Amino acid sequence: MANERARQLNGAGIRSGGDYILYWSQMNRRADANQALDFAVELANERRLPVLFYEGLTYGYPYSSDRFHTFILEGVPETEKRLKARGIGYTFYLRRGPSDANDVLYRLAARAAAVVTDDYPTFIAARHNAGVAPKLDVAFFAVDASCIVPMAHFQKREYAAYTIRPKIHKLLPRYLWPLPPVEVRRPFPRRANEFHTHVTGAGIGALVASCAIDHTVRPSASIPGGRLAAEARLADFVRHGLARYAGEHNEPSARATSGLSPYLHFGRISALEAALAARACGEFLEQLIVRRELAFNFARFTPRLDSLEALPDWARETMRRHRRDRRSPVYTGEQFEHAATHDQLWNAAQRELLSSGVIHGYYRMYWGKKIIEWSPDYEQALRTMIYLHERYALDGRDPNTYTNILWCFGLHDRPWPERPVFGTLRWMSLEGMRRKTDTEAYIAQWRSAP
DNA sequence: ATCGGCTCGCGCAA
DNA sequence: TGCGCGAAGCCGAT
Repeated sequence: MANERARQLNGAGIRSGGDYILYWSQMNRRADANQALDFAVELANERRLPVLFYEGLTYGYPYSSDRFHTFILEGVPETEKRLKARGIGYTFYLRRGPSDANDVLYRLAARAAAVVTDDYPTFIAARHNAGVAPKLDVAFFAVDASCIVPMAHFQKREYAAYTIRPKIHKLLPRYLWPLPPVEVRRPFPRRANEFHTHVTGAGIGALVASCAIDHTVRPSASIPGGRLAAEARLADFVRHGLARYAGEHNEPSARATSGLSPYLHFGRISALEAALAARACGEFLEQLIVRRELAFNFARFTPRLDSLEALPDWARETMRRHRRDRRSPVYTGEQFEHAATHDQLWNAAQRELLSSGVIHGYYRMYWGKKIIEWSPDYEQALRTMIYLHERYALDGRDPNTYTNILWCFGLHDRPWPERPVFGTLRWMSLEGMRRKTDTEAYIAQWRSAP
């Protein structure tokens, strides 16, 4: 089957006599506007087979907590409802602790004719896919359902936004269209499924409490999970934020940003759907498509996203020259984590992260630049930023996360005048933030401890 | 309020 | 080989 978004990750063939095509949803956890699911449906239609959608959630991955579990579980009932309406089978398996089954994917794959999953460049899904491929004895396909312009269009790491932008704009007329509906020809038979964990909205609290995860990181105080919440957020943004986005996206108190990043990260909504709904605003498309797909491109061609090695030569050279510069003040990881610096704007940004699970994009740059300024060295600063994102951010562990963090160290940026600690890395100041944004309104909003 | 300079390197025009 | 220009910068001069 020819599809420019799909590639086979192993050498096995499609099994004749399989009961279904299995779609293993890792990153694009949605029933709608999902090219990976559609690929599975088309494969199934050709073979006169039904489709089974499998989505797992496990305990014990780094920083698994009530926050991430709640956000994911809140999406399960609606996914189930929409898949059922399309005639697609659904297995949601919640692995709560070591005594539960740990091989559900392989048991479901044993009866499948083929397995389809998401092609995704950050190390978690990428490592899953690489590890699973040789163990499956049926054809295993990875499909890029995350980017609007398929990642495969770019053969190398792009240097900056200005190098990828013209290429994306040239291709957009081909890709910025709603996906054609794909009809399921063979509905999945109704039968008991031994691995399915039934989830209702009212039961989520008890389910989360029963898992062996970090219960001290509380669910987001302001961002509900799920497809319905994602659609509501997009509709609200188009109605109330879009017209102001171009002028006020860097003014956090204006609330003119989309707030979609957690939903995009967990795949509850696709970038394509958001772009089509918000295409009237070019500045938003710049963020949603050019910036986001530059981040996917970076992740795809960078072996270690949690390292400073991938930075451009000028950035690494200027840090080498300034690594012994005196830092003052210097904070520990705990001081950063507990929002206990001398800077009330910085503390407010950290409290927004602790409480809601995101930081406004503009203040997040300031947040990151100051961690560089107030950490003992660059490597420690990087570790602090990654740790805080991976533990608390609902949009963490995304290609955007690592690209945004490394931007603070010069990635996709250019040199600026020399100064202590930063060398020629761009510097940001509290005065600049005060001049350009309403810092007092933001500090007041996030004043109290979460 | 607005503007140029700071500084590097990519990619295109020539 | 030369040249324009780049994710949100700052700073000093006007």
